[in-house]
Amino acid sequence: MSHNRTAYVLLGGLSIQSNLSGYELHQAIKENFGSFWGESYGQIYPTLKRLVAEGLIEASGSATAGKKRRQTYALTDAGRVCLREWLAQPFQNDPPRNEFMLKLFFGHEAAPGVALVHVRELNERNRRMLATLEGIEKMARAYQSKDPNLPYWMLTLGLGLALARAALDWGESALAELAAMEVDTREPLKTSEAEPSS
Amino acid sequence: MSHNRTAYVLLGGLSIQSNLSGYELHQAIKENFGSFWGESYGQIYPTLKRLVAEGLIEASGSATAGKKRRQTYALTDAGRVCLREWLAQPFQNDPPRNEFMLKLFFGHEAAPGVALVHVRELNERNRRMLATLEGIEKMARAYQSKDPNLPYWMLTLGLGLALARAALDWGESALAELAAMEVDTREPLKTSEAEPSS
DNA sequence: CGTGGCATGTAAACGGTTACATGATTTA
DNA sequence: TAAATCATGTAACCGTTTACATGCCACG
Repeated sequence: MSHNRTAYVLLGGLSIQSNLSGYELHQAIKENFGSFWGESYGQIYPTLKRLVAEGLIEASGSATAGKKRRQTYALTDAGRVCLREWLAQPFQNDPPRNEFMLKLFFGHEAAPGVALVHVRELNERNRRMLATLEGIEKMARAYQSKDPNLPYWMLTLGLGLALARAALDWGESALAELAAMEVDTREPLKTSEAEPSS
Repeated sequence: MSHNRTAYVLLGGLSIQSNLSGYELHQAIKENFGSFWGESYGQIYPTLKRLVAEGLIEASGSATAGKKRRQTYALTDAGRVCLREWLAQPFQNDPPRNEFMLKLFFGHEAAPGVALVHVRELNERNRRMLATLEGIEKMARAYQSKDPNLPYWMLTLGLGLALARAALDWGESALAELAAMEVDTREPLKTSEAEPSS
C-alpha cells in the first residue's frame, strides 16, 4: 500500500492523457519531464502491473491499431484520488548530487586545465538544454489552447529556463576567470606567441 | 578496483585537510558541500575501510587528544593519484529528480491552492539556502588567504548562489501568477472583504 | 529473408538511506 | 547519576539502473 514516486509519475502521465502504453509513457516522460525527471523501463513496467493490481489504473484496449500489439492503460477514479493526495503532500528535496560542482570544488587538486574543460562541457550541455526548452516553449505558445494544464506547464518550463540560463551565465563568466587563473600556472614566463608544433 | 563516488568525495576531503575521522568527514561534507552533495554514515564508514585496504588512504593517529578515541585518516600518494585521475574524467549528470517541478507540472490535477503552497515552501527553502551560502561567502572572503583552493571554492559557491537566486526570482513571480490564477477558480464571484471566522 | 527498430518484460547488481546497536564522554 | 551528544559501526531494505531475453513488425 505504499508507493514510490514512479507510481505517481505514471498516474500523473495518465491523468493528462489516457490510453498510453508503457513504452509511450516512457517517451512522454523523457520528452516532457526530461529536464527534471526520468524513469527507466525496468521501473515502469513492473509499476504498471502493480498499479493495475491495486486498481489505480486499468488496462484499456490492447491498441493494435495499425501498429504492433501494445497494452495501454487509463486512470481509475481511485487512481485519480491517490494522485491528488500525493500532490497535496509537501514535496521532498532529494539529496543533492552534483558531480560537476564536486569536481570544480576540488579543481586545485586536478591537473591544470581540467576545471576549464569541465566548465566548457557544462556550458555545452546547458546550451543544448536551453535550446530544447526554448523549443518546447515555442511549441507550447503555438499550442495556445484552453487546456487548463497549460499554465502549470508554462510555469514549470519557466523554472527550467531560468535555471538553465542562470547556469549558462555563470558558466560564461567562470570560463573567463578560469582561463586567466589556469594560464597563470601553466605558462608562468612565456611571452612569445610562437607555437612549437610539438 | 571500481569505486563509487563516495570514495572520491572522501579522498577529496582528505586532500584538502588531513587527519580527519569519519565523523569529521561527514560534518565537513555537510557544511562545505551541503548544497550540492551529501553522504551518510552508512556509506562513509565502510568506504573508509575499503580505501585503507586498497592503500588509497592510511590510518593516521587514533587522535584521543583530549577528546574521545577516533580513528583519523590521511591520503596516500596512490590515493592522490586516484583522485586526480577521477577529477580528469568527464563529469556525469545524474538522472534528474525534482519532485517540486513534477508536482507543479501536475498542478491542475491538484486541489486549488496546492501549487501555491508548494511554491511558497520552495521559496522558503531557497531563502534559507541563499542565506547559508551568503554566510559561507562572507566567511570565505574574510578567510582571505593564499590557499590555492580558494578560487575554486569561490567559483563553486558562485554557481550555487546563481542557481539559488534564479530559483528564488522565479519563485517570487510564480507566486504572483499563481495567486491570480487560483483565486479565479476558488472565489469566482466574491467581492466582499468580510472574513467569516468559522 | 534478414535486419533493425518497436515493444515488453525480468533478474541481478548497485548505490544509498534508514534504523538500529553500542559505548564513551561531557554536562547538568 | 542521568541525559545529551560524540563517534563508530552494521544489517536490512529500497529504489533504480543495467543488461539481458524475447518476439513482433516494417522495410529493403
